Amino acid sequence: MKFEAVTIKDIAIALGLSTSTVSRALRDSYEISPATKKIVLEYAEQIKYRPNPIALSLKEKRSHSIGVIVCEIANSFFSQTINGIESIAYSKGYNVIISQSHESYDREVIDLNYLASRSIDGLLISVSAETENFSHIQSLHDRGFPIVFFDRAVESINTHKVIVDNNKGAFDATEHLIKTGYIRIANLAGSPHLSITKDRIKGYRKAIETNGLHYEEAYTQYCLHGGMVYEEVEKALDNMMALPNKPDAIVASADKLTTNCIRYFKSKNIRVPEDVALIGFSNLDIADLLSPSLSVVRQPAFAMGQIATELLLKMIESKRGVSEFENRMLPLEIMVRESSTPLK
Amino acid sequence: MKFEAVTIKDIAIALGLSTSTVSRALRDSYEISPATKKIVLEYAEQIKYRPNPIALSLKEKRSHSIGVIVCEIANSFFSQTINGIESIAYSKGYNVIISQSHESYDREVIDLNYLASRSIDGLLISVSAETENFSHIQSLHDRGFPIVFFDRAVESINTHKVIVDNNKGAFDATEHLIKTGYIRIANLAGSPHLSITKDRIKGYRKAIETNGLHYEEAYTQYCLHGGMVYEEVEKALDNMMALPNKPDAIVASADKLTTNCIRYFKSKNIRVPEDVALIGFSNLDIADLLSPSLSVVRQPAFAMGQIATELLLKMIESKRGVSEFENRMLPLEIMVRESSTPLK
DNA sequence: TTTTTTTACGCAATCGTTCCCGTTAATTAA
DNA sequence: TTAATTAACGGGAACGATTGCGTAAAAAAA
Repeated sequence: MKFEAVTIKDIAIALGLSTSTVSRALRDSYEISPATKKIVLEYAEQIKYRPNPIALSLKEKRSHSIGVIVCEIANSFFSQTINGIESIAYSKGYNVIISQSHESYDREVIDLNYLASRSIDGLLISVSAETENFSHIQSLHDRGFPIVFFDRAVESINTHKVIVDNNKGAFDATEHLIKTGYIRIANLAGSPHLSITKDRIKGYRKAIETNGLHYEEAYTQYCLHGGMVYEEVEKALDNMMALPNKPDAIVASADKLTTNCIRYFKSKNIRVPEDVALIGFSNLDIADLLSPSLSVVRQPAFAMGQIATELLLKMIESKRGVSEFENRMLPLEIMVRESSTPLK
Repeated sequence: MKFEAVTIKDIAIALGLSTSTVSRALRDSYEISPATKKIVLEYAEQIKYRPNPIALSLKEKRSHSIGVIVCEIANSFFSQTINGIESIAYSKGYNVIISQSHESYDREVIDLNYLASRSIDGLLISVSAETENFSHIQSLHDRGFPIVFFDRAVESINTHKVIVDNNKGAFDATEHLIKTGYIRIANLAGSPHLSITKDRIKGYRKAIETNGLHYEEAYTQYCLHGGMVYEEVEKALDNMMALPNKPDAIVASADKLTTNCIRYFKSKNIRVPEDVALIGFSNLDIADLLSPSLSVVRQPAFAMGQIATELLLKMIESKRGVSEFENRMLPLEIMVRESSTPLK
């Protein structure tokens, strides 16, 4: 069924004016007499006139909406980020169209094309774990389309990026485990394609080496889907636990990796932290409710969404093309709880 | 900055044709010769022509996007519902614009007006816990705007509704506790304004009474914000636990109520299920990872989103107004785990 | 060969709004 | 009194795509 809205023409006909006059009266133009303005404004109010944003978009060549691509909104980190994005976008009169890649490259390409064809004014994207080829994003960027990366950026594409200090986060988490007394620390890593994975491994390795421990390749296991599928986490952990010197502590490098790690330990009756200690990157808001309560590296998700959106809107609203791109790096917070604290 | 897209006119000029011919060629009209079609199609492909959806929307008076209002996307139940909504909407060429009310009436009204003015073709809404006055929704509905309620419906507004069998869910959960041996069963309820709260209380009460237990008013405590603020949950539980016959089991009626209930017990060193058993409405995907693992009443969130979207799209695409409205009620699933199982 | 039909395309209106130009009538300046 | 200015409004093009209608040329039928 069709929902017929009131237009400027309706007002013009009803009041015996031209559409130009009505339009100007509504926009409070100096060319319209106060008397006419009053009549128009009152009538518009009475019949609840609302300007048609689609007609405006067509004229202004701007849709006042931005697209967001994340892997999964059912992920605390991303839903918090989206809250940050919305808070800024809505306050500036933009709306937000969200798409999920579900960590799939194909879906990401489809989403991107779909959003681009829906005439969004700009894009916020955190690439999927599967994505290795970035030409779909690159070509959009080449055509001058405003794009801002958050969390998972693409190094080769030069635009605004809002990320966290993954290197330091992983370093701090690992060093915390070392200082607490653990010596065989493993790293449950995400997709090797992602820069965040690389950075987290760097930080982890640096902490191992600067604290005089031996860095062992086999202690780092990758999960191509970022922990989305339990089986890959299971396999990674099976590999680790089968090592001659099996780890006594684990750094899990993503939300889903962390929770699936817990699921693994639970199913194998491996006690945390007695058998293996655990600290994970996670924005879960019930990390404190788990038993043992979960030590986490927490990302400033909300702020990240806000900053990324501010940068994007600045880019959209700037008259000329932007050529100086910012690279914001936000600090991470370590919250130590029982899962990485040995019992007395 | 502006992102200049290729238009039909560009193609027409470049090829020395009229815009009508180009348009028809692209739509594979029988009026255009195969030779011309080939030329147009190849050139369009070459310069990556994409039709401007805004221009189409203006002509068709349809935006091919639907609005969704939920209280919080960072809530497992709603993010799963949104996944269901997206799966249907995208497959039918619609996009989804999500707004959050954060359980606030004022935000809900703002969101609604914003979405309505953004020319969405229809609306999926689950009302906020605070909302008592529904005139903002009613007036839109009166003007013939397609609306479908999901989960939290408004009884007085006659349109499609997709809900779950809250009555039976609460009944089953309560009866499960009774059969397990608990006798003083309390109900941590959500906002009294919501129909789902009323239905859940009915089911709870019925289970109490049909199983020969005594129904006590004070065993039901309401949380106006649906558990969003910890303090209200704390107060409700303080009230319950201060009763002379304090409860030995609790049915928590919403996601946030359930998790905040666990938080309360943890802070007060109340053991679950030894001191108090717990079963809660929850779609948390790590309910099995809590210790004790959490017994839940689980809602078919994904299916709910799918069905609601199908109904909405049917409504949008029907030529004449719909007057026969469906009232779908989906079954709930009870998953018994340790939190409601007494230890031997 | 003439008439009719078909093919293949162009013109222009439309959607709702804005805005650049007129244009009329009233007002002010000369 | 006449010319110049200004106030207040209308006409119509434009944004991008679709589509009903008109029409020239080519093909088919008479």
